Amino acid sequence: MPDILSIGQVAERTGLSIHTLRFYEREGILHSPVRRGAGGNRVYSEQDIEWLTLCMVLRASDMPLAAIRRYTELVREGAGNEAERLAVLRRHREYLIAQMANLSECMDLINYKVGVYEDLIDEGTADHSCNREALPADEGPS
Amino acid sequence: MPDILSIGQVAERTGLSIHTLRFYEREGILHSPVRRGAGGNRVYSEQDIEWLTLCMVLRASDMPLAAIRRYTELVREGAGNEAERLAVLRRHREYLIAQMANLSECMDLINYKVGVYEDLIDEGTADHSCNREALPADEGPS
DNA sequence: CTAGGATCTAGAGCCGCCTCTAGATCAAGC
DNA sequence: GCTTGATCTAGAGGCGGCTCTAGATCCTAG
Repeated sequence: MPDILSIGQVAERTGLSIHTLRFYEREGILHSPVRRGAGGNRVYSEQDIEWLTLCMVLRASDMPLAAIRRYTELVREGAGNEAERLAVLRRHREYLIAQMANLSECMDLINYKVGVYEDLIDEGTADHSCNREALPADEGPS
Repeated sequence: MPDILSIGQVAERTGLSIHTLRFYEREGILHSPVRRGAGGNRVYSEQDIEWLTLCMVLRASDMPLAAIRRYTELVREGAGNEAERLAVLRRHREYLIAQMANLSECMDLINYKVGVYEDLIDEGTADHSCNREALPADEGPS
C-alpha cells in the first residue's frame, strides 16, 4: 500500500474519472491539499482514497457538493467544531429519511402497477377475456 | 369537482408552478392533449390532476422526464403495449432498489458518525477528557 | 373606457454536476 | 533525438430540470 498514488491510479481504484478528481479538488472536497510531485503532478495517499470513498457514499445519496465541501472544511479546520459537523450530518439524515419515504411511496405504486399489468398480460396470453376495466388508476381511457 | 380547471387552479392544487405545468406539457408528459378554452387558455380536468399527481410521485423518486414521457406515450397509445409499460416500470423499480440500498448505506454511515460526534460532544461538555482517538474513520488528523 | 389580473407564446437563463478540449509539459523506452 | 503516454492548466460545453422574462392577449370590475 504505497502512499504515493498517481491520479490515474486513484481514478482506477475509486471509479471516478481523472476529470472528476481534478474537479472535486477545485471544489474543495479533498480532505487535505493534494501534494505535488516533481513536475507538478498530483500525488495522492491512501487517506485520500478513503476520503474519496466517503464522498462517493455521500454523493450516491445525493448530498450536494456544497454540503460535502462544508463538511470537508470543518474536518480540515480540526477539532472544536464538532457541533457544526453534527449539524451537517443531521441535516443530510433528515433528507435521507424524507427521500426514503419518497422512494418507498413510489415503490408501492410501481409494485401495484406491475402487478396489475402482469395479471393483464397473463390473461391476454391465456386468451381469456379482453375486459379492460381493471386498468391501474389514472390510466383508464379518457 | 368541476372538470374545468384553469392552469392557476391546477398549480395551486398540485403545488407545481404554472411554468412547470407548461413545461411538462411541452415535454409531453400530460396524459391527454390539453383542451383549450375560448381565448386559447388551457383547460384541465380532474384526470389531469390525477395524472400529474402520479408524475410527481415518479419525479420525487427521480424518474427522469424522458422515462415518464415514454410511459405517457405508451398509455396514450392505448391497450396493446402493456409489455412495454411493464418494462418501463420494472426498469424504474430496479433503480429504486439500487437507490434504496445507496441511501441506507449512507444512513448507516451517518448514524455511526452522528453517534461518535454526539459522544464526543457529551464528553467535551462534561469536561472529561480530550482524547481524540475515537474520531470517525477518515477524519483523523492527517 | 380603462385598469388589473390571469393567461398566452417563444425563448433565454440558471443551477448542479460533471465532461471534455486544446495546448503545454514531462518521463521512459526505442 | 524522438515518440508515446500520462499528466498538467484554463476554460468551454453539455445535460437535466426547471425558472423566468418580455410582450401580447383576453376577461372582468369599476
